[in-house]
Amino acid sequence: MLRLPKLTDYAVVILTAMAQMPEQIQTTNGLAQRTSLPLPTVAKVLKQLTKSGILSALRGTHGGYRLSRAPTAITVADIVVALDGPVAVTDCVDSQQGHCNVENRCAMRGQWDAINRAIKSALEAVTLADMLKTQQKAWLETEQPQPAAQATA
Amino acid sequence: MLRLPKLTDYAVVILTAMAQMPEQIQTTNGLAQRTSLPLPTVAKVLKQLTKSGILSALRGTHGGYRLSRAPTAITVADIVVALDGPVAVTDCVDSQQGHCNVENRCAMRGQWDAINRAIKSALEAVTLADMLKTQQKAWLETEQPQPAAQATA
DNA sequence: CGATAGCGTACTAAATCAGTACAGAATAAC
DNA sequence: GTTATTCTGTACTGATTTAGTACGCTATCG
Repeated sequence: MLRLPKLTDYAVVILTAMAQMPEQIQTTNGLAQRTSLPLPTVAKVLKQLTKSGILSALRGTHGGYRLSRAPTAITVADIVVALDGPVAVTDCVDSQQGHCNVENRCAMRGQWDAINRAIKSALEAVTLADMLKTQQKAWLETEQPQPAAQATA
Repeated sequence: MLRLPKLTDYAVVILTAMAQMPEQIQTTNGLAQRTSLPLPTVAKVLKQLTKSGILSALRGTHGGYRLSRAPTAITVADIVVALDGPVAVTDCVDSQQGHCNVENRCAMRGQWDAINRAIKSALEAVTLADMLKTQQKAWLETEQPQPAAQATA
């Protein structure tokens, strides 16, 4: 439950791939290949991330995308907000009707807000750089059974 | 984003209503009226909550539902799990395909798990009793401008 | 000016979720 | 023991959301 939209997950995957070479300009096509994700989907995600300022786009012959900030300065919360908008578990159910028609439902907003804030904090605590580190560590452990440069296991 | 299914929200509303008289046996019908929610929907939610052990059901002429535990022992996490299953923001996208076909996607599970745990903690921190208290306080402030018995405001 | 690569919008299809219906089983009253 | 009441379970339908696709436009480089 509490499922994150798939596109958001894709965004994390794509950005992690980009973070492997943060300075490099990378094309939609190249990223689609490296992540094994369908090209149009990757394009959609990249556009969205650009609109939110996480990526910078360069058009023209040798154009492509690049991270706008360092991987340490991009949090999972940033990515989630970019794709799905602000973090809010409930919208007081029928916010379009002025105020809730259920006697004391709105009254519980206080507690929900606290929950929302806690979730947001959790998402803000993890950066792209963290994701990358975890990923590389897992890769080392899987592909190279003998740990050489890993003291802090 | 990160929207909770509507039924889960309903469940919280219904349980809060029940917590106002925790000992009382309450019928589906009565609860539907008190919450202004459609009867079949309320019935569905109550069934689900019973299956998860949050409520006890009594059949027959004077039957109905009752909280199985004290409101202080029922957390929002319990309710969410009852309605939507275990808290998991991602399911590693295509878990049905053995392991991810995207090179190093699974490698990020560590970070996602940390995020999941943080969210779960946030949900576990709030009990039905907390919800009820917040609601009653809000009600007092709205309906009765002059605070009489509120020292800890 | 032509090729490449991103931009924006709109549309279609699929999956999920909410809501409804209905037949069955248990309990209590008469 | 029959009847009324209230929960149980499953299956279906409709609506909403989300994912995916298509296509025409704009910008940059050679």
